[in-house]
Amino acid sequence: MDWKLDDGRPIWPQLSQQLARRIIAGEYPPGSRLPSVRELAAEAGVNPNTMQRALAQLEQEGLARADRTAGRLVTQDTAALEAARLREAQAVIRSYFEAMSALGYDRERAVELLKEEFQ
Amino acid sequence: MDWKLDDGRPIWPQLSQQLARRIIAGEYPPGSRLPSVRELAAEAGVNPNTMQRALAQLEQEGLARADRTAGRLVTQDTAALEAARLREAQAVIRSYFEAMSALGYDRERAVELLKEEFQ
Amino acid sequence: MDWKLDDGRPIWPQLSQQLARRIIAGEYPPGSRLPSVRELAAEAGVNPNTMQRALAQLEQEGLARADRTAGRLVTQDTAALEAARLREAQAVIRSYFEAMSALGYDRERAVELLKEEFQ
Amino acid sequence: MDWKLDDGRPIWPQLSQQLARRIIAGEYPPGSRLPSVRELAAEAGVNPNTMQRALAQLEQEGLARADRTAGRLVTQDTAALEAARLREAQAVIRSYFEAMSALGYDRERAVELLKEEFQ
DNA sequence: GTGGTCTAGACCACC
DNA sequence: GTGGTCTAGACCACA
Repeated sequence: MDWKLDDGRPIWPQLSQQLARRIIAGEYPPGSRLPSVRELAAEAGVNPNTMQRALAQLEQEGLARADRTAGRLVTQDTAALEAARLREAQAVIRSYFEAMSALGYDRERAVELLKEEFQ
Repeated sequence: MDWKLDDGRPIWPQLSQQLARRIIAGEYPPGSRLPSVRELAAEAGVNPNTMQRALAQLEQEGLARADRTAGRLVTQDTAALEAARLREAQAVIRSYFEAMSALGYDRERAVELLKEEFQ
Repeated sequence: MDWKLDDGRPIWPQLSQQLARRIIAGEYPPGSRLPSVRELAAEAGVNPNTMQRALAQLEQEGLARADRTAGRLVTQDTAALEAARLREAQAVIRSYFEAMSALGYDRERAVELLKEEFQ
Repeated sequence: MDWKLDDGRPIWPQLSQQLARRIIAGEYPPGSRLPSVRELAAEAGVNPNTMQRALAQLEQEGLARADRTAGRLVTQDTAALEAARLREAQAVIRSYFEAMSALGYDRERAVELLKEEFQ
């Protein structure tokens, strides 16, 4: 498990986003128990407080919920999972348009090129 | 000017790619003189030898050519520039499909979502 | 059993009010023996004199009566209990209107909102 | 300006709620500048970090927004203000029902008593 | 100066 | 052990 950090944004949203993607990808399946705050923090090499914040964000997005004693469980709410998947997809799409724009392609051309590549 | 490095690949192709994107974006205009190897190396914080390899790659792609006295000049060959732009665009497209695949969307769905977002 | 103290008023009416609410709630049933002044004072962390005043107030309200030998007994006078219940209820109602007023709702609107929430 | 703290809940939601009520009550009018994090923290006698958290919550509720350099401004979005007012009102209503329940009145009777007191 | 982030470390409730 | 809160203090970007 590796953590890609530091793209200029604060660390905690990056951590939160990566956790979200892992959950969406099924790496942490619905209903499963997430590693503890301290474990995740040690793994990512950040302060437990920072990881705590990332997990709070995850919770607020409805992707996980804390059981004071049992650790943190991934939600089984498929609607919440689907919403998160869409949210992440839109982030990917946005960065796609940005990258293509840097290469001199407007949004319309960016869509066309993708369609060509697909066929 | 900042350099984003280390995504797992060797450093010199990354340098080469970023230089290519700057040329494509017009940051280094056709016919203009590139900074010296030493300058670029210092700026990127890498060994001049590494930067040399990156520039050689650039030359090999037809984006620049060495001039014994004037240093290294950006090509004025618009066809070569266009080819490079397309090459980079395809790399962007590939990583788009990969990112969407990680979120559970196949290529068809990935294209559809992009089109929706575009409209 | 915990004691919520210090809302600005003197301590003894607060103690008295909480004892009254316990009696009304049936926590100290009619006819039962109240804990001794010393016990109650120790539990609440106040001076026995202060608790004494609270209990005197309780007696004055007809909720308890001192028995030379048996300590202090909760009244069995249901009318007195009912009167006390109503008195406390009116205090709750008053603070409800005050809180809603602070939020910008007049008494009429405060009643309406409560009815809506009830349904 | 006084701060009522410690009802068992964490401090930061209490701070956040009191700030919200002040905004709703017009004590901090729409568009006005809130005191700085450090000022508010000193005033409330808490760590700036804790107050920061309370303010972040306020922001997330749409009641304020941060201007990195200009401080924090109360929203002018009347819809957000109205939503917050309703949220707070429901909290007041809930605690009303709880208090009446402790006195032995069910929700229906609690509504009736309020209506009687109103007339 | 402002808001915001991050770390370090202590402490609590829960079971 | 778990999640969560709070403090203390450093640091950054912005203007």
